[in-house]
Amino acid sequence: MIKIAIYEDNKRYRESLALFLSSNGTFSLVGSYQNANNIINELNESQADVILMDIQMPGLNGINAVRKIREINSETFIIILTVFETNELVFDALSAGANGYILKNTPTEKITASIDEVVAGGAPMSSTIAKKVLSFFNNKTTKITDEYHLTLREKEVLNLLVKGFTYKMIAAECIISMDTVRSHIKKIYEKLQVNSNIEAVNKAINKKLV
Amino acid sequence: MIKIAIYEDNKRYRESLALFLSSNGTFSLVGSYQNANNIINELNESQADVILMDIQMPGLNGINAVRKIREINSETFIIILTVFETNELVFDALSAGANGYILKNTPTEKITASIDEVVAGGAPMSSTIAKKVLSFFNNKTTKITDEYHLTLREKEVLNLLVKGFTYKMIAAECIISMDTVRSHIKKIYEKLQVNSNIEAVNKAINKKLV
DNA sequence: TTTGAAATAACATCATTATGTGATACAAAA
DNA sequence: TTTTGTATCACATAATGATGTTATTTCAAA
Repeated sequence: MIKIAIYEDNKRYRESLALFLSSNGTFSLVGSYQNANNIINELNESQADVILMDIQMPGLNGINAVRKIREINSETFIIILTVFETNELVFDALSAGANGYILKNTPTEKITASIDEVVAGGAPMSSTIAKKVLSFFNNKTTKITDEYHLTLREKEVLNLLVKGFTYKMIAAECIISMDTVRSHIKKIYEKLQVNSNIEAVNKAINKKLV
Repeated sequence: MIKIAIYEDNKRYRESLALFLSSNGTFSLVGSYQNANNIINELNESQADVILMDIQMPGLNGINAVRKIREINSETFIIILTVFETNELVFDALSAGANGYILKNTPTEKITASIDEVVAGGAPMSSTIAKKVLSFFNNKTTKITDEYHLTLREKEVLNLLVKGFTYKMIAAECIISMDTVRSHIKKIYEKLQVNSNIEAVNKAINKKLV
C-alpha cells in the first residue's frame, strides 16, 4: 500500500481527489490538508510515501513546502499538482526537489499512473511541463549572444579578464603592451556600457559572451 | 500523416522498426538510414516531421547529427532512441536540441505514443530519463558551499562586490567606513586565497558562496 | 582609391584597489 | 579569566585600474 498525503487548499478539489484515491485498492490516504503550514509535523505523523502538493496555498506555498521537506528528508516523493505552468514556477519547483510536476487538467487515471511512476523511480510530468524542462537545457547552451559586436581581440581580452588576469598578465598573454590592453578594455567598457572590471565580467558571464 | 525518418545502424532493429511504423495508419515512413553522415541532404529530401535517432552510429553520431540539424532548422522533431542512459549523453542530447529521449526497451506502442506526443508539442521521455533530467536541476541548487567560513558580514560584502559595488558603495550600503570595507575584503581574500576583486567574484560564483 | 574599422601604442592624470600595521570594542568560548 | 573571533576604524604606500587624447599601421569594403 502506497501512503499518500494531499496538500490542496481548494476544499472541493481536495475532497474529490481524496475520495478518488481512497477508492483505489493500492493507495492508502494518510493525510489531506488545506495548507502546508505545519507540514513537517504532519509528515512525521503520516509517514506518507507520496505527497501531492498544490503550489498556491495560504501561508506556506507548495514550493517552499518542498524546500522545507528536502531540508530534512529526500525519500518522500513529492508530485506538484497545480494549474500553474510558468517557466519560473516549474524551474523553482523542480530545483526545490519535487519528483514530478503534473497539471490539474490531468485525467484522474493519469494521476494514479503518476503516483505509481514516481514510486517506481520515475519523474512524472505533463507533456507541456516536460517540454518546458527541455527548453531550460536549450536556453543554456544555445545562442551565445553577440549583440555587443566585440572584435576577436576584445573577446580574447574579456575572456582573460573574466579568468582573473591583470592588465599586465593579459599583455603578456597576448604579447601586446599594457597600454594596448587598456585601449581594448576601454572599448569593451564602452560597448558593454559598464565602467569597472567586475561589471564587465558579470555582463560577460550573464550574457554568455565568454 | 506524420512523416517519419529513422537513423539506426543496427539493420535488424531498423527494419523491424520501419515495418512496425509503416503498419500504423497515421505514419508515413519517408526515410530509413543506417548512418547520419549525409543527414542534411536526406532531411531536405525526405521533409520528415519526426526523426527517430540512434546515438551510436558509424561516422556522425546521433548527438552531433542533432546539432547539425539544429544549426539549420528547429521545426523537425527529433526523438533520441537509444540504449544509453548515462547522465552525460542525456544532457548532451537534450542540450543539442532533441525533443525527446526514449530507451530501446520501450514497448513499441509507447514509441508510437511518443511520436504523437512530440508532434503535439510534448517531450516524450522514458521515466528513468525524466528522472535524470530532474536530477540536473537538483545538483544546481543544492549544497551552497561554506567551506571558507566567511562571517555574515564578509558574505554581505562579498555579495555586494559580486554585484559590482565599489568600496565606497559597499561602505554606504553597510553604513560602515571604507576602511572597514577594506578590512573585510582583506580577510575575504585571505580566506578565499585570492588577491583581486575579480578572482574573489569568480570564486564566489563558482563555489556558490553567493 | 578613399574610407573606416581593428589593432597597436604612448603619455598623462585621477580614482580605486591591494597590502601592511595597528588599535578599539564586544561577546562568546576555553 | 584569558583567549579568540568578529566588527569596527585609521593611516600610509604601492600597485592597479579608469579615462582622455592622440597617433600609426594594416586590411578589407565602399
